[in-house]
Amino acid sequence: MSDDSTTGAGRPLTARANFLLSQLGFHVAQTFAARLAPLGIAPNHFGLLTYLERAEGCTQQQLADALGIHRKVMVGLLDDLEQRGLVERRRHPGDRRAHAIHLTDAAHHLLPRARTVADEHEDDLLAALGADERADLVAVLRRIADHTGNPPGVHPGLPLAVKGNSGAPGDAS
Amino acid sequence: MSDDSTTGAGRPLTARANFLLSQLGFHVAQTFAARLAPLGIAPNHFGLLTYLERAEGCTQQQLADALGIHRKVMVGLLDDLEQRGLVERRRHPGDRRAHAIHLTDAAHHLLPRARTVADEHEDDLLAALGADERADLVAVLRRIADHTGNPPGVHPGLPLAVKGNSGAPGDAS
DNA sequence: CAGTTATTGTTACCGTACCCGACAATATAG
DNA sequence: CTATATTGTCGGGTACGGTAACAATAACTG
Repeated sequence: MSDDSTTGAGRPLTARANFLLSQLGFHVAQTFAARLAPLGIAPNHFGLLTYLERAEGCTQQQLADALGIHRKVMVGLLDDLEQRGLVERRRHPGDRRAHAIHLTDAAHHLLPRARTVADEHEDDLLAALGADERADLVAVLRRIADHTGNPPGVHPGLPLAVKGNSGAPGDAS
Repeated sequence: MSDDSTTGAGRPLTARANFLLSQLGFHVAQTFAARLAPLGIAPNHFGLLTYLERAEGCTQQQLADALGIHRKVMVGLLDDLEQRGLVERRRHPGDRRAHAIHLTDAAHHLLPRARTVADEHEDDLLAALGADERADLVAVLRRIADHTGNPPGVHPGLPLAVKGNSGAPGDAS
């Protein structure tokens, strides 16, 4: 089975790490977005809020630079979060043209819940693996990600907004 | 750095398997599409051609069903491949309403090159890993993918067409 | 055999998301 | 004071995904 040039077909595509990674990555992003939807945020919002926890008061440009996205996208993300009452655009003390982004109390209350959702999602995703295998997988994935040369922060290209959600999701419960 | 509940920030997002998988999956799909672009096809085209190698002559509905996508998407994919002279829509011997999809000689010549590109891409992606680690990673990923319940075939949601490529790419170099 | 239903492939439409450049407001340099 | 750069924002053009509808043909029913 090492050589199948006669059949012409190579590996069945489920034995390729690149295919598996792409497929799993898509699935993971989709399911995580679905799980995060009841909280009213998308994965990229979660990443932004998580980063803001340690960089409160910085400007939008700094945020966009840190997360590796364009400032234009940051405008849209902050618009969403501001509309949901999770961040505030205050006046920057040093630069009157820049905004100082701050988390609201609602964000501080929401973030632990979002982290719980992420933990549950990860736990469900890796249900077939033992604790040692999970740690090894994370280590290997991090090595691969580190080898790509990309910054370790939030990755670009995460629209992944759940559709069919016209109104405000019922967070009244 | 194991516990920082005082700061409120959980794991730095690069220690979560779900985040790493999503980030890596996106990166892998992007780089693979970029590598495949000089051949004039996208990753989903490659998957379709690969499946067609073993299912030549079947209908579009069977293809769409096997790859887990809608028939409409299959129309567009086959349009692309037919325009590039890689597949042919012949008359189905049994059903006059269905088409029998066949690979052309150009496709048979292109597929080994595409497989080489995939091999090189995978090899470059896993450059930081040894042979044993690669096999373990593939096995673990396959277990996770198998646990999701999705069909093992081609995964949905792969637009990933390289932009800015209006004309035929110059592979003369 | 006539009629009805289901299936195949295709087209058109619409809403959405992304990418591009351009613009007002402000800070900094000369 | 003037000129240039930076920050944040806005609009247009383009491509993609998904839904509904349609002609052509097969399968089923009486």
